[in-house]
Amino acid sequence: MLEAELILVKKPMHDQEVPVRQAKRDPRHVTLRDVARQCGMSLTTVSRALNHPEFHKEETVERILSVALELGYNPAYHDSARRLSLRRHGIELLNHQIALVFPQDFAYSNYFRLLFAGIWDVLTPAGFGLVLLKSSSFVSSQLPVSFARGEIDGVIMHVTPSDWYAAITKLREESNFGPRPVMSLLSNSIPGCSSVEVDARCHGYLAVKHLLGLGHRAIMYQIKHIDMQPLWHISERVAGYQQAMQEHGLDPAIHLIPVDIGAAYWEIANEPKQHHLLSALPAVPRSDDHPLLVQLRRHPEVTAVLAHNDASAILIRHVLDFIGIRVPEDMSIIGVDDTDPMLDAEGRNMLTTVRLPLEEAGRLAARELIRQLTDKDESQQESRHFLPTELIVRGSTAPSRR
Amino acid sequence: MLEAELILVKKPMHDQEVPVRQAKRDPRHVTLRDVARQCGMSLTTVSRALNHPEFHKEETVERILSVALELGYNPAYHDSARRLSLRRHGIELLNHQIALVFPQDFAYSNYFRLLFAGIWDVLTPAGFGLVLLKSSSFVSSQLPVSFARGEIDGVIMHVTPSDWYAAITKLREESNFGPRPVMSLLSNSIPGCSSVEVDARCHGYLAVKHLLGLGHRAIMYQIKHIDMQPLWHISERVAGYQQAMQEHGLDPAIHLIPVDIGAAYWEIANEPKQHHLLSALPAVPRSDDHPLLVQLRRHPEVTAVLAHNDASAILIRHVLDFIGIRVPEDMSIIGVDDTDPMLDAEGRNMLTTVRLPLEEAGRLAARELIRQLTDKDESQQESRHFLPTELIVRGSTAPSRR
DNA sequence: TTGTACGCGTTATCAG
DNA sequence: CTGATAACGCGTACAA
Repeated sequence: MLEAELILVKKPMHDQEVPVRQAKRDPRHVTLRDVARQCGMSLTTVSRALNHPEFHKEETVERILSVALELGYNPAYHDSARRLSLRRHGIELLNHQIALVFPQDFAYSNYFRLLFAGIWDVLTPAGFGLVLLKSSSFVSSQLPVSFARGEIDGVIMHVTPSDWYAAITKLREESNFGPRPVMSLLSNSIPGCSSVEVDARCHGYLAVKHLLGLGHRAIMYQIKHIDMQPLWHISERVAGYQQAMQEHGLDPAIHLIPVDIGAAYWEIANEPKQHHLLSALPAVPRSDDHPLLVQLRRHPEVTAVLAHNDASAILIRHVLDFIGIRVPEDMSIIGVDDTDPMLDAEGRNMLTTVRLPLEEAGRLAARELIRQLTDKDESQQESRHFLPTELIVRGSTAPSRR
Repeated sequence: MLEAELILVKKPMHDQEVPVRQAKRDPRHVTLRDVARQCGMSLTTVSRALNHPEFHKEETVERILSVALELGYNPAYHDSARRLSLRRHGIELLNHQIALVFPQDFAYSNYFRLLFAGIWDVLTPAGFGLVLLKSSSFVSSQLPVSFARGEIDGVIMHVTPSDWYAAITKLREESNFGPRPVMSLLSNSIPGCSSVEVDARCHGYLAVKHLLGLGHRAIMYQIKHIDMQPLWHISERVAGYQQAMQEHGLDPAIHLIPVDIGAAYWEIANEPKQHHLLSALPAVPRSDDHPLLVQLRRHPEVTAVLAHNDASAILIRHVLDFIGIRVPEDMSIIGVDDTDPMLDAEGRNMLTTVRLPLEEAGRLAARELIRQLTDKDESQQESRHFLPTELIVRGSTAPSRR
């Protein structure tokens, strides 16, 4: 109670002094000419002193600078004039504005918020604004006007295999965006674009190797996204599974069992919309004939499941709970991403998973984009970066009973 | 396996045809003059036909429009020229750019992502770009250049009681932002700004009334944020608690017990950074002398706890687990926000909570801002909107045993 | 209904 | 080292 009242009292009381919106904006803005007049110098000199001080006496520059400051000259305000003038000489200024294209309402998924956090982390301190775009509308409808206005300096995008071609074509065809840099972030590698990628083959390899080391011999893996989105890089990942198997002298065709657990088989709990996609998705299998259960009955030798990502892993565990299979005692589960926690009884994350360096990937993409925008020489260079992944062993995997 | 290979094959093979970045941009841009020449008309006519078609014969307008289209005239590209020209007559164009000021790395909290989702939902289809700003740096350091350039049309912000004054002063003092509209979203009501608010008194009232109806008579409530941020509107909320008590003929001074569960008392599990603030915060009380436990020992009559928000509710539940107090059998818990699930054994959300219409609030703020930016007449009008809250009863509250 | 003329504020060029 | 000048492309008074 004390605390509460203290805060109430602290509330500022200067309602009167708050600068309120005025009816009219100050119509008189300081221009370079004003500064020149005040200095008794020519307009040209002032402009040059500000942009290329090396051509002038230090004394002159200082003088001009101080007058400009005193008069409150604000070059940013006259940006349009500068741009117009510069255009004559074929010079385009940076707008410090980046477009971010994400495939879904990113605010609902940990995966994208982490990517975003990394990007933001770099872009914002560097003075770049961010324009967020949904890739679905990006591909299907007109590009936002900002592109036509040439306000977008570059793009960071995360596109599906089916979308990337349409997206890049649209971008390159907008004459006012045309040749500017595009970064593909954890998605396809696109001709003419830079990219930040992870080795999907490695995910699979690491996960299976871990399971084999624990004595597991029959492993099930997920081949459909819960939300029916295409699974990115699934073939690379499967190649990784197979490689690990073969290194152990096992035949992937026998020891790897695919399972489809698409959306059709789930009954999403009837919660307010804001819960549907949050990390702890409340969902239960529709019934006893959920394909996961069917497959498990058909392959009783299976002791481990490779989920496509953490969210899937969590759902799969719910299904197992449903029929009394315990994790990790009866069945091991591995996720991918390290974005969503699978909670144990103490509220701790027990999910063994392949960690993707998402924030770092976002940061790298942003840094690389800024570099291309800034470095005069290298701006034509596309770059490709590969980030390592790491297996995080927690409690959802255990030695096989068999 | 089949699926996987199918997707691989589907990958587009047109690497050759992809429009790649060209070395030089096309230097020749179509101007109004080009259009005029092609039409055999004057520059003025063309300009006016495009901006004020009502002054011209329909025939003329059509002709000009078609020529402009044919030549590929792009007005957006010549934005700076238009702005420069318009400025002479004191006209400022919209930039279709809104700044969003949030108090922390919003990507980590469900609360802010829901607000954001609502805002985005409205702003993006309307063609507005979003610049995201952290309020800490917003208050402490220089405003981003975009403000000085006059590129920001308006601001939506969520500020703490201690920050709002500094924030609004800074904004109003930037002559190039000056009088433009500012929306306060679920934070303070600020003089000269519009706001979207919820009635905090109502939160408290609803929650306590529900508990009293279940027979609870001694109720504990949280007076410090886990992360030591100030608690917004705590006094209003407490007023709500008290009102409900009094309506039941109970003395708040006796039946309401405050408890401080600030950060000092928690040991955040040593997880990779990306987990620290995710919805299911893995945290345990530092020891047996956690203030919550101390207070519970001192007040054995307490049968219910009012958490400040859902995240706190979840933490509090962990503490109770720690000493074997079951929810809701031994103790009822109520959260606020309806943003984070408290999971039961089946993975369903069991948290009774006061639901804040966050997405709706975001949408409303965005819509209102656009209205002010667009409506010529009303642009000087500040607005205040109040949104209703709703008690969502789930499983974390039950009749009192006592 | 249409055309003429001017200036928005800056910058690079070129001549001193 | 400094100054005069000519655009950049547009939109609007004003005159016709």
